[in-house]
Amino acid sequence: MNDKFFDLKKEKQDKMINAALKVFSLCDYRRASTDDVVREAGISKGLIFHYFTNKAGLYEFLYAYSIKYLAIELYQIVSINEHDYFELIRQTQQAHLRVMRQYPYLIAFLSKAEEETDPEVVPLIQAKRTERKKEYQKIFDRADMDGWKPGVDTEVARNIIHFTVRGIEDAYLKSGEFTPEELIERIDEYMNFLKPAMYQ
Amino acid sequence: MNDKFFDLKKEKQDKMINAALKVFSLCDYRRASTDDVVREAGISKGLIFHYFTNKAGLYEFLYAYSIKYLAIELYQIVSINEHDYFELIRQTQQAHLRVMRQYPYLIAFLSKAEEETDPEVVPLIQAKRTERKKEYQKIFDRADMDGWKPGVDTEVARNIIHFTVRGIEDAYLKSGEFTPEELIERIDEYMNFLKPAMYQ
Amino acid sequence: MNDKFFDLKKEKQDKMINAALKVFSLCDYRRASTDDVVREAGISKGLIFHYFTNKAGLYEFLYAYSIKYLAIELYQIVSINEHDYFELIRQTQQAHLRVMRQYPYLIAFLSKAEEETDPEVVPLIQAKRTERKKEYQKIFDRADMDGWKPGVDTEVARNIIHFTVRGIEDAYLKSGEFTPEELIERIDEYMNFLKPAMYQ
Amino acid sequence: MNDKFFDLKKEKQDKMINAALKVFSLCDYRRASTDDVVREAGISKGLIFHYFTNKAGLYEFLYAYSIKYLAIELYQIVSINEHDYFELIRQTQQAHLRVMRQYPYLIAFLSKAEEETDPEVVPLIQAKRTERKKEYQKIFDRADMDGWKPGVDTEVARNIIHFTVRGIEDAYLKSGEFTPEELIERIDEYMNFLKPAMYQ
DNA sequence: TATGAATGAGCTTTCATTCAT
DNA sequence: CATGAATGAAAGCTCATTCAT
Repeated sequence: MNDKFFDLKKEKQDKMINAALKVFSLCDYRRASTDDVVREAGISKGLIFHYFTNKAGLYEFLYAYSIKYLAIELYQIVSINEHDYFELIRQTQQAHLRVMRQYPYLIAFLSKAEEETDPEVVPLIQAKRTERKKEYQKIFDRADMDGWKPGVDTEVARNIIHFTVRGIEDAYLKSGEFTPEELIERIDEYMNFLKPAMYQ
Repeated sequence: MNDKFFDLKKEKQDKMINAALKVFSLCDYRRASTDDVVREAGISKGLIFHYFTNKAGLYEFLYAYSIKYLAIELYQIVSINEHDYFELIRQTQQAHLRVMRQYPYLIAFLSKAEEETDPEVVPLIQAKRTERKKEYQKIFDRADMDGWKPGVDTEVARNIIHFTVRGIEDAYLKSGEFTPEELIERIDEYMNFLKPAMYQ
Repeated sequence: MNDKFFDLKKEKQDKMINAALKVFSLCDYRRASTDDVVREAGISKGLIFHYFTNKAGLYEFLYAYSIKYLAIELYQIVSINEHDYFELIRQTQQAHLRVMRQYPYLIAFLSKAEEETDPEVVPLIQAKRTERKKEYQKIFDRADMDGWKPGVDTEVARNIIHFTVRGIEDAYLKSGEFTPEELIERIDEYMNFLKPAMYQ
Repeated sequence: MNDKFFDLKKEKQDKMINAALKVFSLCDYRRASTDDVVREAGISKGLIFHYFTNKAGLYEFLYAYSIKYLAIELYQIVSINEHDYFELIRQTQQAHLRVMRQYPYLIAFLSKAEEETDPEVVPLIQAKRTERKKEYQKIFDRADMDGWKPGVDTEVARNIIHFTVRGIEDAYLKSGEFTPEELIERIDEYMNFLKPAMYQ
């Protein structure tokens, strides 16, 4: 990408970023059209190629920008001293909520990007995908299992929690029927169901 | 579609079906190319249009065929007298396993098709999608909650179970690193974890 | 073409000829589809290629057959001793009428073929087109101008007559609203209008 | 269509219009290929679709443009005070002549378009076809029959005149052997032949 | 820097033609 | 002979990308 993008007014940068996040979160990479991005952002066709070389470059930039932005929020919101697993889930969701307030489509975009299989872009985001996963692992590695039932298979337990969170998020992203705040509330409800299965 | 397709040798029918299932399960509708289907099936370009009119027609046929085939297996494997929720999950997975032996990509295709949003095909499969959902509901409606902890929120519990099954399946479909049999085993393991949370 | 075509039962020959005449008289060469011919004739796809090599071959045969058939009728109906121009026109139309009774689309086909510009078939029928024109010239060369106004430009007069006949025929072929008999009557009416302009 | 077409330099617009008129006047709608138009106009494949959406859109535009352009010339050349039938014919032909100087294939295109039966485009031009016919009727309705022989069947007389004009035009459009000026002259000659048949 | 007209490779679809049965 | 399933070249159309202004 062309670093001069960052010399643009923050406002214009965000207009382009939000437009692209929206388009790429609603359609997969291939179907998303640069025309749509351009129309949504209210800029000219050439500009996107001026700053991002090509569609794949735009996608790559968006992915990198998104996980970086999310990482910052996670860093600020998720307490370094929190060791309770469910509380970490909660704080993670709070971070998502804040991200969505600035970039409404960022979380949806990342979720869609995880599924992306297009050989044109997978290589461009693969490394960052791993990085992102590690970021989350780092957070949840802080968790101790104090107070958990002995003999609970931690791996299995964690996966169930994450599958559940993802399931709820997916339903949210697809339906668009409820607000980010309701999403958080819903996740809470499910976590409260799962807690007794883990805790003594 | 052209019903003469069914006059072809079963072998050739399946070669075409398997090729199309594979291509459509790896790529979404728009990105999936008829060239790929044709190459994978080892047939000529025109043939697919001869039998299925157009790409959307092929997709529509595949979806209808898939849920019908799956329904037959479900009907045969899932016992009408089974009322235990986890056992029903188990039998459902057994049916999936059998389907995958004949059509390795069928389950993955259906999973992908659930996410499909392309306006060219959504109308063609929407009705069947609903039908399919009902089919599953009918199965799990048989379940009684005998022996479940009183006060368990059934809706939440069921969703957690399904999110977990889906999470495992997704990981399976994406990685391709393990066999259908291992998938079943894995699901069993997770279900065994969840059972104590539901049962008294 | 394959001369064995003529070994077929006359009935089957005519079924194929009539089907092809119909299709080629309704659509121009390129747009006319062999599938339509085959469906209309109730024969199999391969047969048409067996007897006529390809679509152009079928067209070439049809044209040659049509002008030959028409020539025979002209020869029988148009009197060798008739020297009155308008009477020759009349007899020519009578011949057309008889042709249409056996092959309803033959005249329309020839009319359409005159307009055909497709480089794939024009070379195949060009010679016969000229031949056909000569055939008509031969008929009208018999006409003497006895009784015509002196000083009438014969060339111009003849052309006006022919443009008029063609104009009426075209309207007939396009509308399909009146019968071949009415066509003849209509032409008579116009010829009666023109006669005083030519005759003393 | 995309109205930005009209923002192009007049020269380029006309290059595209003339190319398309030529291709569509030589071949009917179906057989005319966008590749030919593009080659003839010296532009790229995509451009034609950028401005006219699709082949049918190009055809529709061409027809509308052609009759509008012709109507303007007719309005300017054909005198509102002229009531002599043959003089109106003459002036109409003068208008055609002027049109052909700017767009050599426009008259031929309209002539071909009158015959077009392709269901893909007929609905797009039908209304304009009727409009065009009315335009001509309006012109010839001005004609009085002053000085015509009493008892002349006006309908028949007019049709003969028009069949003759059309016959000469057709020959002109097909042969390409003579100039528009010669066409006018030829029509004059034929009209002079017909006048005595109508006038006292 | 910003624009948007222009490009052309790539994909879907059609249909004359072939060929195994 | 007759069939019709199978072929593949050709045509319409899309859209990422370029480039003159």
